[in-house]
Amino acid sequence: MASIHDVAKEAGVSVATVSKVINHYPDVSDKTRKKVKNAIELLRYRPNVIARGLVTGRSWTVGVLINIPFTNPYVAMLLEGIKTALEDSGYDLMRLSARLNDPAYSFIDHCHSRNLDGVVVFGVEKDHRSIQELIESGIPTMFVDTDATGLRAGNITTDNRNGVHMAVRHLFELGHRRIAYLAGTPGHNVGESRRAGYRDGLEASSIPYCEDYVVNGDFSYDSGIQGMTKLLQLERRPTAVVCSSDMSAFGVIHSIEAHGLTVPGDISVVGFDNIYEAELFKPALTTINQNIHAIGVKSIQELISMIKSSDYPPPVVTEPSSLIVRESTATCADSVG
Amino acid sequence: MASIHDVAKEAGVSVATVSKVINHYPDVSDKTRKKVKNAIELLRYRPNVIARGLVTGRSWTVGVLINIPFTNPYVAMLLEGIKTALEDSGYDLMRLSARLNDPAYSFIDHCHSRNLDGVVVFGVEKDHRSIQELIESGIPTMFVDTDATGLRAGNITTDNRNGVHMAVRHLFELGHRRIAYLAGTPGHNVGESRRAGYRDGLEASSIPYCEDYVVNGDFSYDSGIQGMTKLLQLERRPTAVVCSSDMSAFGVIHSIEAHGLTVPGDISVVGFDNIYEAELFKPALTTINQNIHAIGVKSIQELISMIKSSDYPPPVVTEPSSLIVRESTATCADSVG
DNA sequence: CTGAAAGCGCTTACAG
DNA sequence: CTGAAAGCGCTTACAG
Repeated sequence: MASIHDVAKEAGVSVATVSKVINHYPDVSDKTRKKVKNAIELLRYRPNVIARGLVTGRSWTVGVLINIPFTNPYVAMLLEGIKTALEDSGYDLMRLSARLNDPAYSFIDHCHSRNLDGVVVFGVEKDHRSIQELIESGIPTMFVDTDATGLRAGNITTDNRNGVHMAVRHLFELGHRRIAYLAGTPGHNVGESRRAGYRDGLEASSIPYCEDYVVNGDFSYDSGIQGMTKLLQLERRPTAVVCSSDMSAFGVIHSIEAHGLTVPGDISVVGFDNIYEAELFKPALTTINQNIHAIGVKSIQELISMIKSSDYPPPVVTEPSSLIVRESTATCADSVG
Repeated sequence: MASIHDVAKEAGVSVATVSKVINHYPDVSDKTRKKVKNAIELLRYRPNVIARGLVTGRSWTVGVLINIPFTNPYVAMLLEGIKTALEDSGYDLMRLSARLNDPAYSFIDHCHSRNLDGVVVFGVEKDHRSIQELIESGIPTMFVDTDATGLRAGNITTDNRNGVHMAVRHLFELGHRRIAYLAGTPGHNVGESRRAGYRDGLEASSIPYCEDYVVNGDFSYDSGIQGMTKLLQLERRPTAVVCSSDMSAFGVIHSIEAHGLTVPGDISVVGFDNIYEAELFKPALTTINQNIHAIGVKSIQELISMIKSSDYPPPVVTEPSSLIVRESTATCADSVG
């Protein structure tokens, strides 16, 4: 690889001048500029981003810490959005390992040793030690689905609360009164917002809250199976269940069918996320849509804004959610009216 | 952030000595080593990987070029494998943009300007200009599912040919004789291997090859729908169809059901990939399993071996495939015997 | 065993 | 408008 010295020699100028041409400084004569450009062309010279970063302090690299498997469809869509927003931005994406439970590992040290310009963090809860360190470090940060902020840290999430609220209302309007809720991880930011939405929905429908109808899960398929199994043992089993994720809704449906009942004939089911599979599933899943791709795009756009100007206020953005009605919900069979 | 100079000053030694301690050189007295270690601890010093890379020529960064959306389940699993193998290796992963069709963009320049130690490439066909450039560049490379090699470039893929062969044999043993094939992209390495496997399977079963029973697709859901629609218009429609991907198999099944027929009652369907959804789908999909995670892991392991020693021969590895029988295949109804 | 010096490939005041 | 010099944070012969 040709270096800036080679170009300078070829063009018969100093390296400082070459640097100025590369960086579009105005105070270079057209004649010199042309000579340099020719030399660059001739030698196929490309500036070394690494070396440049050492002196400018900018790496043109954005880190991403994702503490959830890539095979999670939600993660995949988020990454797709991140990728889209990064394209042509000049920034490259670096994945940071997620050894969050290894005390010898420091996420911040990692960011510093790599000179990262900013990071987006997904799937780490607010109270994890590294979150606090990160906020204090002053590295521009966007949290996805984590309710944390700082001088240089913003966050972005879906309107989870209203989403579940809408799901409950939808079921209410179909005549359901015994509406169960398969909750997400307790204490988890997103899980709690959705749980609050469930109560909102009941309240708006004047349905009394009944503890038996709320089962905790962890968003997974398996937790859907387990949760539904419990609900089916209830004396007055629910006629509908709202789930805190599509994956757990699939588990719920599987469990219902394994017990010889049908969806939505006997029990209606609503998911949350609107992952790709929701449409493919049989029955196609009624669910709450999240604009995950948009969240990925915006997280990067906002992050870059923060990187570019140190007084860009760290944003807190909430993306709207929406109800997508498909085949897994229907009028309540034993409607009380 | 403390620099090596700060540590040297704090410890009362030269930066050269600090460097030796960091890099575990043996020729440092225990006393000095201790002083330096204390200073490092005290200042929370972490070496700057970027600066180090500038002088050593190693960035401890591996690039990944993936020319397929992250939302593709296959890509997600591959990444998961890559991630696993990278953990604790000391290498970080950088995603490279895939502006392969932008003539102004050079993938190799990108690798060089980022000082990448090696790259894994997925979803780019052998004849793309950047592949040739990459091979010539001498950057250690592992191609996934692309049949390219070079002095410093190896590849890894699934035994695609035998996979489809097994699928055909499975159907044959169930009594099927009119076995159609929904092919992948023509000219595509993986597509062609699987196509060859189809012919192998017919031959081994003494079934004559019939052109009408082969429809081209591009691995997508939509191409499955379109392909099956064509096949259903045939006078003697097939009793079974082997698909070149699970996604296209889902499309095929959708199309069959849309025509009022059932799977596997009327027509048996086999997929390829064994993505997560294959098991969730109804009917659960009989398919050919690829060890995608293992491919991800091995691609990185081999790449790192190549990086570490310049005479490590570029590997060409084929992962075995296997048949997973589920619910989408059954004995042929109108078996000819 | 220790350190001064050169250098990796750049950029940035600064002097002329 | 141009270039010499210092410096970003490191490592690596080399001399002592």
